Amino acid sequence: MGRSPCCEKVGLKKGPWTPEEDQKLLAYIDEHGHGSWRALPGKAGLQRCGKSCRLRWTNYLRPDIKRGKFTLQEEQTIIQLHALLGNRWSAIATHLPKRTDNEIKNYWNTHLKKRLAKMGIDPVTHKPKSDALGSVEAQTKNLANISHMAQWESARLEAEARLVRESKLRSSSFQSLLGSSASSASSASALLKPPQLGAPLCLDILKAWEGVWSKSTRSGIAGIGASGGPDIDSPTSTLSFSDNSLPIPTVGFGENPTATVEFINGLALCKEEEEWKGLHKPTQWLDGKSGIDNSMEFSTVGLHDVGFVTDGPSDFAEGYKDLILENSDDQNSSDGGRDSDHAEGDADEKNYWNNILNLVNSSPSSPPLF
DNA sequence: AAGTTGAACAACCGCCCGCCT
DNA sequence: CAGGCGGGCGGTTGTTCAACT
Repeated sequence: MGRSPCCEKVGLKKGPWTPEEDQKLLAYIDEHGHGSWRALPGKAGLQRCGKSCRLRWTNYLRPDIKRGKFTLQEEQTIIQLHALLGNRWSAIATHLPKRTDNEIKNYWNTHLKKRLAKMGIDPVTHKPKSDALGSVEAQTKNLANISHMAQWESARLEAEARLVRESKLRSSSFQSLLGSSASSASSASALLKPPQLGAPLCLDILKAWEGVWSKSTRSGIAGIGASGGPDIDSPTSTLSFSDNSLPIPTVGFGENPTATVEFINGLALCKEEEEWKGLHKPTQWLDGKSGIDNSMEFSTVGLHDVGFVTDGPSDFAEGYKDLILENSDDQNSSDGGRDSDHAEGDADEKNYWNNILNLVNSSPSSPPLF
């Protein structure tokens, strides 16, 4: 249908924001909430389009943004999630509290992507560039398994992201509502802070997963239903890779009601079944200590059902690690005479990747191969 | 010191989707 | 149901600055 531009482009300022503009935007939002972004620039006295204001706010000025260097843990999370989700930065961002999708995207493009490439790993597929998986049969099997895994993870993370988005939406509309009637700036500014969704709302899925994994490996995967958590049929047991209509599993969110996940032509669609009522409580989806969410076990069991981790979780990741290290060795040897600084750098890099791959190792989700 | 190159980051652009009328 | 609007998302470009020649 072709839409009109979000604002009249003529006469509007572009480019870097000045401190004065930031101040105006901050002051306005602090007092009134953002309300309609399109109307905001006029009301706030800014010669910018609403979209620009929104981006400036969400990517830079928002009070709940953490800036500065990414920690090792954050990097690990990004790499793992990117392997699962691809370039879905907003979904990835939901797992990195206080980081914006834009920041993560930039960090990926300028740092992580290059580093992976340097290590001989395709940053798009997370596959070693010289595919060392071996036989066609093995590759086909892995592809099928991974594709299934991807669907599961995609669905789960999508559902999480959706809930986070929704909670943000609710908080902001609540703000707007109050912004119009609030008499004091302080009360409005208190409302500006998003509801404390627990630390963080969607919790660290990777840690949780790790917890589930170690627990299930300790007690024996086959005994999950019998010994530990609820006995759930694995959705994957009925999985057919030639069929697009996959079983409809349920994704639980702690105290929250469930979201239904449908797979349609390989895309995961999530439907909430009930309103989310736990917005103001610290809510955890998965907690390695207090309980294991069913969907987690779904995933874990599912992976075994399709034979992905039948030989234990470490085999593939070991191979992956070896491959990377080998690759790195190759680079060393092919480089000829490299000085000791480089050697030290390589050692650091190996440690770095060991860290990441060890983490990968402990998670059934990890083989990042699609 | 001046020019060049490349890394890092901020911001923009175009497309898409959901909601509303 | 179609069209318009607000907003989100991912890709890309622009800007700045430090390192290098």
